[in-house]
Amino acid sequence: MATKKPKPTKTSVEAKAPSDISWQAQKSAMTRDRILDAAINCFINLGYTNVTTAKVAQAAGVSRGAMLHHFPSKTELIQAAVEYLHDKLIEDYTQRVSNIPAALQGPARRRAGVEAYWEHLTGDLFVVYHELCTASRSDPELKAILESSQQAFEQHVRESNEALFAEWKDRGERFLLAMDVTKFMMEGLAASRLMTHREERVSRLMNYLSDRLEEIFEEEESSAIGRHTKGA
Amino acid sequence: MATKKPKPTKTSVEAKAPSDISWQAQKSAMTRDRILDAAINCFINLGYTNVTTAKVAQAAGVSRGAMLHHFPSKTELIQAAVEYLHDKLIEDYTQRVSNIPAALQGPARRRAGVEAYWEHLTGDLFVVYHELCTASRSDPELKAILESSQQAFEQHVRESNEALFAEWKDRGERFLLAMDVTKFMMEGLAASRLMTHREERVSRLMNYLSDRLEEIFEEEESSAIGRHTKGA
DNA sequence: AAAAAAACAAACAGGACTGATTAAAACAGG
DNA sequence: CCTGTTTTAATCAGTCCTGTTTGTTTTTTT
Repeated sequence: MATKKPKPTKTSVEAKAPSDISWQAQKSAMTRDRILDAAINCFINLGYTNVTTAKVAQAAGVSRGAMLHHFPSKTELIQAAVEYLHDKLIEDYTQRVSNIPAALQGPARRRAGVEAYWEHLTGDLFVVYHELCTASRSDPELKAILESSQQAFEQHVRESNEALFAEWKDRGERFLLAMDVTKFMMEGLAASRLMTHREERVSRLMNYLSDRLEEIFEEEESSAIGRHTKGA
Repeated sequence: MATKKPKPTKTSVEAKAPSDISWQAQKSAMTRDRILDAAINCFINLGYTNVTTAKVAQAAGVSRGAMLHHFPSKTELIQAAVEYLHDKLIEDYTQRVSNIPAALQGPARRRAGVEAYWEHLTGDLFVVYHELCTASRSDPELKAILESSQQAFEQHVRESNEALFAEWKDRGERFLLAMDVTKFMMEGLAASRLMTHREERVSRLMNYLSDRLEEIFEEEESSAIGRHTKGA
């Protein structure tokens, strides 16, 4: 057929050469991807709770009937969109980490890793992910959707961090602690948009965090982790 | 009149002895308080986005018309409920801090303060507050409501912390850093319900945090704050 | 070329929600 | 007891949302 046939993305058509796939299947997969992209954009622009099937369809440039063909219920749309979001988050973090210059080594490299995570956390995708997690407290369907890929998600983050901080990955519990300290402090900070003197406080905490990370791995055993108080 | 007249709360009728206020005004104030209590309970039980005026009215045991009399729009109801929530949050934290035994001193006392904040953060009221803050990104009305009392809220938290850590309050930037490290790490942790090995990770981080707080105030100037890397 | 299947689109029905209106009950003051 | 005010309650209208049904167009299969 003489119409232009844009190549579908890998995520939508699996394990087949383009020439083996009918034009209809390609077109259908492209529609599906447009819908998922539109759903993510609606999460970002409207907030999760304001997203409706009509708005996603409009943003995707398809009719509601067409969208219902691909996702027979709103819940199935949300589920597919959340899985899609997970994929994009992983890709986003991996991309930011791979952008760190190979010439950077030692503390400068690790600081760049911390900053890459901060950029990741303050990006639209993670903001939306955080909103979904927050909304899931009172939305059992959403909670189940998020939980179903949470372990895979954490696994990938762990592997990325082990690659990024290769010199630290064999330090056992100390490594876990360092990753958690970074994660929770930065996620708490990123989530707190309503606060005074934000830039000053962000800068101070990023500096403090980088120093603590260096310390966690410099100190001897039962130092950063094991002791609870020093003699007064 | 011979009917039983329950005494209204101070929050609903201000600066007047009960005997100077008509029964009708007392009754109206009590209805208003019941509505606000019901709204907070709906935030907790249903999640902010699932709260409707019908549900709040039902939970309060009043009709929608009655509720509309007190709060002519849903926005006004939300605004009053958020201010009410702020008051309860302040009261909750103040109460938890005042429950710390006076006999506790030094690191044990400070550790108790950290744990009081953790209990505060994981309580229903703060969970709801966090959800409201998260939802406000895509809800300008809600954001304006929260911002209008954010400064007063932070002011009270700062005063509580200065009272709790009186021995540290004169340390300037170091004190601000310590409070922020505690706040953001714990808020990040409290907000992360979806994660594996939660209890183990919470325990480790709480211990680490207490140690860091002690360190921040023990080290000399340009130590915890100023340095970024140690000589490798 | 024709029939069948898939993708897409439009219309409809039912339910939920908010704000407004009207009515009833309770209260205050003379 | 009467009148006016306030509080409370019931009903209505309009809007929005989702899922279902029906119809149209495109593509695939025979």
